[in-house]
Amino acid sequence: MDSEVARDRALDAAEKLFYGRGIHSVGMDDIRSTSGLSLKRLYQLFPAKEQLVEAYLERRDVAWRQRLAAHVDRCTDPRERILSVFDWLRLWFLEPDFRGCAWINSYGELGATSPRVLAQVRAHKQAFRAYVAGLVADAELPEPLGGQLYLLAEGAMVTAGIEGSAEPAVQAGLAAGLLLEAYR
Amino acid sequence: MDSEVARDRALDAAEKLFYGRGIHSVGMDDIRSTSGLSLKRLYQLFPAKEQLVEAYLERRDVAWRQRLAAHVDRCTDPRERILSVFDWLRLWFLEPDFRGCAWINSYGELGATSPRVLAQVRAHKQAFRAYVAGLVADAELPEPLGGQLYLLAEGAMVTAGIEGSAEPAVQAGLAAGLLLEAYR
DNA sequence: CCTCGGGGAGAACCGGCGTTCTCTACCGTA
DNA sequence: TACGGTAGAGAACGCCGGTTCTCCCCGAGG
Repeated sequence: MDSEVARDRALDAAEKLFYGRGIHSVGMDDIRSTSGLSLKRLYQLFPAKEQLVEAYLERRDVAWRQRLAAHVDRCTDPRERILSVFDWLRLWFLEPDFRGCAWINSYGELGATSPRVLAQVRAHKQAFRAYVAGLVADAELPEPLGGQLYLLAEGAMVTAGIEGSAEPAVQAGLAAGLLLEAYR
Repeated sequence: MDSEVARDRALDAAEKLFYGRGIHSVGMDDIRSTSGLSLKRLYQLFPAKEQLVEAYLERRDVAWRQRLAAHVDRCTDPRERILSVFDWLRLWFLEPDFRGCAWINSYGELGATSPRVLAQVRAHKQAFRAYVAGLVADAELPEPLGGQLYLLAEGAMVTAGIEGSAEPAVQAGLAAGLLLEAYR
């Protein structure tokens, strides 16, 4: 089997299991049986579990931000683009296997013990915040709004995960609309 | 030694270690050496680690909400009381051992595997949200504002933990002020 | 046909940790 | 002094899970 394909299968299994059940509750044997790869192959691709974890977070980071951007790009009006972020959050929250933000969860699990995971969490969040700030700048709105909308989005993610509901995205979207008005 | 005192020492150690390093990275031996209790005594008080975790979250829940309420009660004006929530968050974030919200972190670590911890996280967050909603009702402001302020606070907690900064409390407080104006 | 390298299956190893057990010291009491 | 009960220190046990090793098959090349 091609090495690329094997890597994808390993990462598919890792994403499904790590995101769904948490990282430390998933063993390499679980990754093996879900991916269909042998342990030997797995350890050829990722010499240790931590590297599999890092690769999982990295691949998901790229995919997550691409999906968000693709949704936002369906709008052209700068204000609509801002509000469509919360629209997309709602769609994400509604996915059946949604279980909160993978990076916030990883921070809770490994933030205190794995500097590399902590760095990835920070990088992901900074990228998201920069993206929101870019949308705000495109709409020629004042800069502090970016951070405030970012906090609303983070609060919605955390709450949607804990409560298992998509409602926080709606609430956050309403608040975002009010803030846009306030800064008009 | 009095059983009450021993229980307090165990919970002091549990809180310091579980909150500071995460739950699964702390062993019962760490609890023993930090608390100064013998393993035998520890297991008399808490028959299993999970019960120590639950007691830790429960005690911290009571203390956290008391501290918040005590700060808010220093104001009488209903609007100031609302904004003082974010004021208190900033003070909390500035504490030297601050490492994010204990319940959000616990959700990341155990939310998928421990129904009892998940229930405690939900109960704590519901209590906090109800508290904020009560402040909003006291100020005779419309009900949706409560959920929006709650999301801002959650976003600030998560971001302050990940970034290691108290700034999110200020940003969230500014956004809260704008929302108060918007609903005036 | 023989050989040899790579890969798969799963056992084996080993350290960590939750939990229990053993041994000993100590203290109050007859 | 003898004794029973309690508590502490820490070894022991058992399981789990990350990592490595063994054994076997198979396919390519001579």
